[in-house]
Amino acid sequence: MSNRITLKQIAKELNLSVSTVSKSLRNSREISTDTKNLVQAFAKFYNYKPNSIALNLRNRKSKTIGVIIPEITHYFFSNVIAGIDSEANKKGYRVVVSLSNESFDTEVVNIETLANGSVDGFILSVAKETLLNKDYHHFKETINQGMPIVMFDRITNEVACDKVIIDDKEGAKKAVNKLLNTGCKKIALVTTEDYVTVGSLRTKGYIEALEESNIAYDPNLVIKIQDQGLNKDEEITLLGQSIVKLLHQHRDIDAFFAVNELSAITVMKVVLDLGYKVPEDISIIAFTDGVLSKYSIPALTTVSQHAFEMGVASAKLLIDKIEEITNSEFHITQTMDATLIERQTTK
Amino acid sequence: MSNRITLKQIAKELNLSVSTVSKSLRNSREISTDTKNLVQAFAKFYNYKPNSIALNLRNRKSKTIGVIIPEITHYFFSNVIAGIDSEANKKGYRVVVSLSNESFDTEVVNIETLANGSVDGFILSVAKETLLNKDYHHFKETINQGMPIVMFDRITNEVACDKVIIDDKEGAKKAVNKLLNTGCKKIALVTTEDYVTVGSLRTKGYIEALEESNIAYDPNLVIKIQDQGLNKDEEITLLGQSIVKLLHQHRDIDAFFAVNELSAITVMKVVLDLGYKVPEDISIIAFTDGVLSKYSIPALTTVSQHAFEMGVASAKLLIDKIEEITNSEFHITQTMDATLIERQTTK
DNA sequence: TATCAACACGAAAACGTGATAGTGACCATC
DNA sequence: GATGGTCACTATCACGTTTTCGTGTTGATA
Repeated sequence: MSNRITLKQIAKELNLSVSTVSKSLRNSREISTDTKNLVQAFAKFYNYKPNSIALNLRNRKSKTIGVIIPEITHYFFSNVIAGIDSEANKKGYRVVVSLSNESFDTEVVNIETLANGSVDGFILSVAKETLLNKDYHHFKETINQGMPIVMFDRITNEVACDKVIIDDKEGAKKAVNKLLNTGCKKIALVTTEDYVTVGSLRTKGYIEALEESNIAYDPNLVIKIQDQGLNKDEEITLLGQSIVKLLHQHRDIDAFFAVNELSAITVMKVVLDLGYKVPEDISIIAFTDGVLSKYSIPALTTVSQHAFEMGVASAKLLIDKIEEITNSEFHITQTMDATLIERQTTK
Repeated sequence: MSNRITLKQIAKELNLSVSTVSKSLRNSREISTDTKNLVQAFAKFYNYKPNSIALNLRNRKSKTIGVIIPEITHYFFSNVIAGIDSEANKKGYRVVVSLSNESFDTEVVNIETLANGSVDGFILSVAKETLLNKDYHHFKETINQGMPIVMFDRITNEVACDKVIIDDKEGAKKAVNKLLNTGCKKIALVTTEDYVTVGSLRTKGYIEALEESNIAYDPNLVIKIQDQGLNKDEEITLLGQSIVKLLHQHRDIDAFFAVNELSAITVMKVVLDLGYKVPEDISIIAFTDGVLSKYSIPALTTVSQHAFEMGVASAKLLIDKIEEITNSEFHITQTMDATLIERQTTK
């Protein structure tokens, strides 16, 4: 349907060969100035642009990065994409996005659909189902076929590739230490099931920070978010109930650390409903980077994941691999600092 | 770098011609069963997948949709993308995303970069700067070159193409009527500059709803959000000041209608700070679909934009045009209903 | 005047695929 | 035994580029 002009058409129109036209446009000195001027003027007039698909085929690369993420309606992920997009554009790459919706099958299909030459490499964050299944063959095959992959945030150590993570454990420690330093004595934790790597690392940080302050780790103060096929609203309702129950059993809880934003907001909602004052009675810190924390009332103190920067870093790593600036045999794991952003839910 | 196997390599390996291999894989009955089985087994073993770039070149289409949006870290837009992605995948299309960051130049560059055969059509929401400049030549040229465009949400009537919008005026009226029906008498409006079409339509709805209830429209109750190159935080601070000022001048304001989420949240923050009770003293309704509204405390009553559905509808329209199911000469504007979601900031 | 270089351009191949149009070999029919 | 048809496969082209290798013409040099 597209009626864009091609080299062939220009050649025919000007009674020249395709090669001459091509060389003229690339300003080859094999071609006389007169001819070059003529061709260039003609091309400009008809708004000639080389067909990128033909170029891709010829150069055997697509100048495109495939991004596969669990969900896009999530500030963290969309912010990572913004970072990838920014860096990719700088280097002349395009970004194609596809969503796994946390599903293993979708992830497999997506990666296979894009691995047929459509993209030069992948940046991805592993779907929950995949982490649960521990089936990473699709990643391994892709890598075996010479296509580089960079994983960010939700990674697996079973696949040899470049990775970008934040220092989840250290970030969690920063959060817990902040709570301890502001006088909190009994800190509850809201976390995910262990198979989500980031969740378990943050849990580890929580435990370590407590131990370093000689506070015994009490498993009873931990709520693990169930996700057996519930939708988000149901999950939240369930979590809310768990929080109420926990607060009834342990009336001296004076702080919550939540490994993600929505949990923290849920904590805050419940806590405020029950008549506690935040942060006077109960402090809250979330692990996240989202808008909810920034604009909630009161605004949440958080551990920032630097999503945009993660995107930039991932894109840099991938492009270096694609352009063979870095050796494809060696893989690096880049750890980014998690920084504490103090807002209104801590003293 | 990619070492994916090609038809040629299979042919060489099996001492067959490329055509035979190709036909075998496509199960042509010109080829003997033995040969077909052999080739298919070989191809499967080496995980042959046709190179999509070659196919794109041959078929002169990319099976790819280009999406250009002002920003992705915005629940509305990322939700639209999720809708587009969902529908596109169903129909065998891929989605490449690029961001204009509200900049005219970036929008132009992005559309030109993708219009060289990389995509079969565009789904886009116009950048603010473009709306301000009123320079739509890049869209018109793209359409002239036979590439279909579907605009959603932020559209312009100066470009002839399919469009998907929500009924902004009607949505605004629903919101204002809800406020009136719950006893509000003096409703303030927080809106954008008029060049943002959706903003001005919502303003119109606000005015109409008032007039239909025989309430005089008072321009003094309207705050227009300035955006002369300020960053978001500065914008919000400024807006906050305007709200405080307005409330001082008009102490009997009992409701706010805000045309976007962040403004509404800002209103709520200021109002709560000043000691008003929401919704007892002041009701608030926002025009949006975001997480902030859903999870804010109290949760905001909103007019939903049905972002996901807009994405789906846009993708359907575009694919129909690409596949020439609908005539490229005729353009339809699809209006989606805006529905009121009652939460806790209205009585 | 034969030789050679510079000049200005064209032909052809390649990237990977799939469709159209051959091409031999074999068998059956009249 | 010439004709025709089926079978199983191959050659070629086209998609739009860029690049390598020609090639014919001109003018200068020995």
